[in-house]
Amino acid sequence: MRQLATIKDVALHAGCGVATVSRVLNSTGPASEGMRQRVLAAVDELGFEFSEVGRSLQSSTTRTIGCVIPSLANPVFADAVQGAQEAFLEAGYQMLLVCTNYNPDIETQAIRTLIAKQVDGFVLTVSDALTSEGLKAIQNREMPSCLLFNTPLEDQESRSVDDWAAAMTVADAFAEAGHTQLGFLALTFQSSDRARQRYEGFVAGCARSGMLRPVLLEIDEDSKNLTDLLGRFLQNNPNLTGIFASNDFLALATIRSARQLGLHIPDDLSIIGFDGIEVGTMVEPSLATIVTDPRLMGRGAAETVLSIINGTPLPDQPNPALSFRFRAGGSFAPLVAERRGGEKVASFPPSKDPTHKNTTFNRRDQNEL
Amino acid sequence: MRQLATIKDVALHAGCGVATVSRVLNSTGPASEGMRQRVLAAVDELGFEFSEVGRSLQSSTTRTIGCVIPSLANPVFADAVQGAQEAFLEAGYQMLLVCTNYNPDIETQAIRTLIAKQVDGFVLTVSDALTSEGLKAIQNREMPSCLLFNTPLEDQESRSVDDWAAAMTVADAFAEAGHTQLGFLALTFQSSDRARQRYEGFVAGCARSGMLRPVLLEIDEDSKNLTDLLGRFLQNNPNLTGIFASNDFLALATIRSARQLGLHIPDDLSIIGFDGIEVGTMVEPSLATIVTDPRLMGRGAAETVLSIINGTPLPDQPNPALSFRFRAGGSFAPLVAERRGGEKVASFPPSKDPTHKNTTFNRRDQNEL
DNA sequence: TATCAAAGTGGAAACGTTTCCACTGGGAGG
DNA sequence: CCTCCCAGTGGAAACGTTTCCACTTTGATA
Repeated sequence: MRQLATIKDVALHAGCGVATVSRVLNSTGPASEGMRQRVLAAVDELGFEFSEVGRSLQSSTTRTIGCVIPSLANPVFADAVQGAQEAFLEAGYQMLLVCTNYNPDIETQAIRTLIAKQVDGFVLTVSDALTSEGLKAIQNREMPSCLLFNTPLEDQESRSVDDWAAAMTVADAFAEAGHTQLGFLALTFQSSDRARQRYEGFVAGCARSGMLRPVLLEIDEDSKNLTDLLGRFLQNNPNLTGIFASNDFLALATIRSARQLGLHIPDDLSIIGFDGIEVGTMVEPSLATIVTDPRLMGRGAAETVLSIINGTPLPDQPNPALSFRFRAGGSFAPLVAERRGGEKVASFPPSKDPTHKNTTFNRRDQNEL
Repeated sequence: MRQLATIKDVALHAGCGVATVSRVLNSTGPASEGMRQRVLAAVDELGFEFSEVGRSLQSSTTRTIGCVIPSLANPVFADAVQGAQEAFLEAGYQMLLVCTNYNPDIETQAIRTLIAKQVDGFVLTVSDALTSEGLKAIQNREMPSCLLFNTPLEDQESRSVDDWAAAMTVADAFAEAGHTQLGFLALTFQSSDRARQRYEGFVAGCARSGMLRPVLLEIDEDSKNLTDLLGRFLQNNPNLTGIFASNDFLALATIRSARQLGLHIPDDLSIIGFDGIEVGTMVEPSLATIVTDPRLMGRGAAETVLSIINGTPLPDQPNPALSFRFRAGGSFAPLVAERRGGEKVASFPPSKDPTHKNTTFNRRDQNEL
């Protein structure tokens, strides 16, 4: 990769000083028409383009934003990043992206490097907003930043779904449908303050509605065999009638596992997810879930950072309580009246109640056709 | 955001020259133990960190890679980006990400800016590798680069799925199952050489197997109402028994639409997708598809670029013919023997064949329990 | 005709690094 | 005792910009 022409070469070629070239090209300061033409011609001939590095050194501004998120495999983040990147691109900024894989060490290191690269601001989802070393470093340097999806913090801009309230809404839905004992299923409980918020909101919601305290089922990244886990879980909690999964993928996987265990969704087990990814509407049964708009969140975070940079008034923070809505779906059903009469509702191994037997039969039936 | 200490401040604080500070901190060149300590102490006290901008200007290297892709909404790209970013991060590089939204103008502009920012290399998926202005600029400057998912090009590294061969495989599967008239469904046909490759491979495969030339159904970004479109399409092509969708989301959407039209999958219509996204295995019926490994692709592309930068021998290019495999699924079924006897197989409105009726009945049955 | 303002221009400093070179002092070898 | 080498150090140039300032020219005003 050969280094191309610099402003000096252009100046030499046009027979003028570098200052003149700079003025012409940036339209800052006067220049005679003849000179303009000569400079432009030289630029054209040499294929000159400014080096942003030199510019950045001079202006101590890079028109670059650091974006730190756990992963792109989760479409919530992918969408948020997309939204942020759109807003930034429109404003002439580009985005340095780092995925931390939920690893706080990578997070800290990445932020450090981004600071060294002198990004003009940050949009980030940290694993724990209260303890994040990286976030502290950003705040110490008073760099423009906006958190994304983290639980809001004092003296720190952020855009997020009100996980707590959303989980409350889920609890309400379950309660209204007559459920009384529920489970909460989370993947990365330890490394995600969001999952914790949802759990706590769910616990509070269940309590408020007079339901039993929901049981926590926590699975780690590796435990691929959700089916076994779910089986044991339902065995230990035979009266469970519904599960709130902390994200939609988990919810879909749970549906699949439940199916493998011979359970029928939603009759034997209701499932509600979180995020509202689009495939949830394409599957059968469709997924009941909390719908959010990650793209908008990302865009909002980006616009916030841009406002801080430009010193313009911050965009209105949309009411976090309205940042989600419940979407009904085939994976969630009211308990039917007769069941409420104290009869065992869901069980493991599969209950022998007529509904369930019937369902199982129908399924086998289909396969044998 | 206040500017923090520079190397000069450190030198002043430690009572030495800047050269010494640089030497100590980079462990390049000699330094007495006492001096080392003083410098380190000064660094600590001032919270000094190098400015990568100054460094870059000096070294004309930024340890930054430009990554240009159409969108993150498509998990294929999201995964690929994730894979690339992992490889780069391990090597101490960071990634400037731009999503072009399949817009060639944005693509060109973005690449121009990235060149100006002096990225050390590129990983990109352009809308058309043959005509891309941006790609030309990269090649002119002889910058390290690797295409991703684009059809391979002379004198240009690239990692991609052999779309043509994969589509051929799909055609073979259909042929083996007794299908004779098929459709090809694509979203962004115009702006994607990949979709075109798949179509051409599919056409060739169908021809080779003696099937009719597949019918092309092209939908644009806006035409949200796939159901109507599909309905009209099937009406115009009443003998169609299978559809090859150019990606899995489209395939899932098609299944949903078919369901809304009262068709039963796979009995009335077989569907095969492309990409092998994970949700495809979670849905019922599961999605037959071509499985690829975008993450690995991304990583491969990243490693290729790193090799070019470092002048090390390029990693083995995995055989593109092995970059995919067919995954069977419930959305794809052989035509049953009796049907081949000339009877109308799929039709619109819904056929009255026993399988379909029966299945429908079972489903309704379940809902009414 | 002398004065002045404004337009047009170039030199040079500054931004934060790295690195080449030159300088010092001291120890070893003649 | 002189020489030489080497470790340890600092000055300064270079990287590619922008911008301040000073200088020339021109045309207009007094």
